Amino acid sequence: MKRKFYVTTAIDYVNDRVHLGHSLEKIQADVLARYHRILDDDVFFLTGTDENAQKNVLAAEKEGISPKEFVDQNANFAKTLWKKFNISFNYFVRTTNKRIHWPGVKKLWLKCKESGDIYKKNYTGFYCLGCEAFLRETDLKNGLCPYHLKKPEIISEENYFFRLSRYQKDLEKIIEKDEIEIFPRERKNEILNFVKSGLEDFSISRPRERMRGWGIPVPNDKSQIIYVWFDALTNYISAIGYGRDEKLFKKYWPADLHIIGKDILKFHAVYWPAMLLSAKLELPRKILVHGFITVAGQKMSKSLGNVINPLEIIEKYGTDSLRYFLLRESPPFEDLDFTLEKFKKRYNSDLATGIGNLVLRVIGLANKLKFSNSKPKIKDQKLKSEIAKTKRAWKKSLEEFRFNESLAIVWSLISFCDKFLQEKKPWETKEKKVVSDLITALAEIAKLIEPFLPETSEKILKQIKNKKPIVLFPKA
RNA sequence: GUCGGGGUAGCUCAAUGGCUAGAGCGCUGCUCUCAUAAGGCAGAGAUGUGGGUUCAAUCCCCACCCCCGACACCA
Repeated sequence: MKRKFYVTTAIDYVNDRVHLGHSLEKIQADVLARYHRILDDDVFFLTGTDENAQKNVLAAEKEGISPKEFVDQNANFAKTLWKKFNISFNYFVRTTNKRIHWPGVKKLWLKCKESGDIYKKNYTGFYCLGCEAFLRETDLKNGLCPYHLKKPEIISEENYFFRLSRYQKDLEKIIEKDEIEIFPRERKNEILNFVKSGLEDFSISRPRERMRGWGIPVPNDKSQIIYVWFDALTNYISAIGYGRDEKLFKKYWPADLHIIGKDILKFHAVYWPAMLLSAKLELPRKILVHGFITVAGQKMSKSLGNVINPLEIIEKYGTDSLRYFLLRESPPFEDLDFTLEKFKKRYNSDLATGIGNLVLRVIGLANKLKFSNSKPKIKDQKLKSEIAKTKRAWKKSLEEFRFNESLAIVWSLISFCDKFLQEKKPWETKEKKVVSDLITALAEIAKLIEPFLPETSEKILKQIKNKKPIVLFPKA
């Protein structure tokens, strides 16, 4: 029987259009999904959008359209963008999907309730109309909201709460013993300290009026809407059938890997496992926490006006170029700084005059020497062992999510091939076995880059077949 | 403020209590010519600051500076 591999990304908020910042984890997840497909695993790769937030209602109002129209627009934009990135997701979940997502949320709610972990409580807090959120007393500056400089209203409302406090000890053990393994390790320590500092119950519903009716109603209580985090986290099980297709659900759950940004670790490593424990469901196996994309050292933000539109870059340089940069430039756990200069440097040196030039050299030689079929077996022992070495290191780095290293490893094989060419001078000797070896090496390289640069991989394999040299990445 | 991570060549990353701290890109010189003036060879170039421990520290300790994150119900 095939091994299964279930990988998810966070689902994006649709109160605005997704941008370059959201693309990193989609690409990382895609690399792993493609890698596991190469290993012949039964892969399910999930991504999607989180659409039941109150902000959407407000943003839609501003644009003068219905919330439904509004979230449709942005969800479709996200889906289209990920397709442009060649993100090979198996399913795109939307939390407004009443047929796919809602039954799972309702079921999970009822299971948690059955376990006695959901109860009603009166909540009194400082509500800032500008923030549309409760503020803590410690957040206030001279009794005012620090952002809006207004006095918050004291609002008292009845909400449902989740008994998170009950799971503190369990969660400590689960994180400590790597029952959910968190990458990188610092993140594990960070969240472990948080859990150890004590867990309070958190509210998991909002009054219907405040949400203007947007969102998933609490089962058996129409006056309350399920809090968006409880709702959103459930996508990981609802999308694979929880609450509507138990067979499918059993096939893929638990998730082998959740890929998330560093800002939402708490929800994934604390709230989510607690909810699953309450519902007596298995826990995800691993969580990969990636960094953010900065622009010239600054956070990407609308107010700074430095938000990068990936479509422009894709159009000019190709999808694989952008994928390459984001995966190669820095370790996946760290913040990655984007500037067009850095991007171009990588593009020219690694893609245009790196892999692109090598492919052109080898295919060009094969073409000139009227070379027909390459032998799958490599004659040269040094080249052969170099390839074997590369494959081992490639696999190891991928298993540890060190994508930048995987690429560096493959690129050192590319460099080895350049040296090999220089040394053997097949354009002089007309030695066919050298060209044969190199073509075989090229085929190996194409396979190794497939998870990262699927388009380029395909193009190389095609050139190997038809021996027509084509420039892969024109120098910029 | 408390806690955690980081600060290594112009850039992106490695590494180690000890031979000359590695690699790629960029730069300089030489060179092959199959190739996108690409490839090869060679070279210059670095451990945030100030103390301390040690025969020896980039690595350990202390202080300081800078960056990132966490310190819960904003998603």
